Amino acid sequence: MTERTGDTRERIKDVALELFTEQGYEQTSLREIAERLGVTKAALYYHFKSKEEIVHAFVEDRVAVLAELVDWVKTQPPGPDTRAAFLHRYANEINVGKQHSIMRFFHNNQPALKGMAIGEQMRDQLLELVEVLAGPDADPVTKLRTAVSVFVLHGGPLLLMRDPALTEEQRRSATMQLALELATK
Amino acid sequence: MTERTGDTRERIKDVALELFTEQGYEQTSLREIAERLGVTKAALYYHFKSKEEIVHAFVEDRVAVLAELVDWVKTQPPGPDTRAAFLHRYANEINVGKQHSIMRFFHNNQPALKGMAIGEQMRDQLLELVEVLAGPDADPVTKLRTAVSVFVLHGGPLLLMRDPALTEEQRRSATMQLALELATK
DNA sequence: GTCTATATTAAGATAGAC
DNA sequence: GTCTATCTTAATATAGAC
Repeated sequence: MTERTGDTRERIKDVALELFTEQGYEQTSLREIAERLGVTKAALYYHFKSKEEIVHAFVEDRVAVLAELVDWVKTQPPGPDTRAAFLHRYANEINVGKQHSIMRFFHNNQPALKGMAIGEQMRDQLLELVEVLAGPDADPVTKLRTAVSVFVLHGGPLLLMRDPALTEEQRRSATMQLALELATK
Repeated sequence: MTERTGDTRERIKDVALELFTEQGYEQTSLREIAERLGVTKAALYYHFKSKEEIVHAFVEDRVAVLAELVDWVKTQPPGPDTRAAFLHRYANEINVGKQHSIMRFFHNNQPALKGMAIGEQMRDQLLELVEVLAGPDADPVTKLRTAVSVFVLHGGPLLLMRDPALTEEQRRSATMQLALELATK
């Protein structure tokens, strides 16, 4: 058993996710990914039949996690308490492993994802999540507040980058505070 | 004097902006822009020395408008009233001409803009706008609220697309209500 | 499972005629 | 100011040896 961090397929996914997120999908060539891994492009094509399929592979991971979250919310009564509980769950979940990177990849790179079925799937899922969180009969402003409460968790810390004095923890905390405010108003 | 909607240069900018916004910068070729205009690629190169320069041309227009807005805010005392007044100004401004399209182009296409100086310029400008709106000594949550209050004006109506029953006017109104709520809390 | 070599395609960009 | 024709480059993707 060769001791490894993960099999090659997973390592390709990880490097691709990192580069696609930092530089953009179109701005990243398979050559660059291969070089980073110390293999050739042809090796990538053994594991994935196209560039798009690499995206499919890691977005799929996120879709699975989101599906569980949606199912959980459906077991709860709609309202501010459920939304608050959800945000705590979500904030924990997102800071684990690559889930946050996948979300960052997703909301950059919308144009690239437009042509991919997996992109549509994830967008629909996110809209459904907001719908079930707000409750189907909620007024438009409540639906908006709910949507923003979730999405601010992804971009919030980045928006505070102008203040170099703030620690990462302070950024996260401020973001969570605003999210809860929006979800429970 | 040939009667025209605008000179060729402006027509190129308009078509490029539309396609770059709907499909993405990388997903749109100069061939496609040229075909839409009924000219050849070479004609485009008479008016712009590169694809990137077309982007520069229309983002420049937005940068000029934003610069005026920043200057105006600087003449006002920082605080909730100024932020509310600003949002009304901003909402009017954005629904005029191509300003809204340029903002949509900007926040899709971040990866493409990363390599362009004009992209950096506009991002810095937006961060400065938020800084001066919130006041430099504002706490992190207020800064976040302020940032979100502005950016929600761009994406808000789109987030409500799940409700086909809503009119465009209702979407805009709900968005404005949330923006004001965030800015004056 | 990874390599070398290559096919294929389409993009951005230029030269020079009209 | 726009055309035809072409150059150059680099990308995705494949074939077949090892």
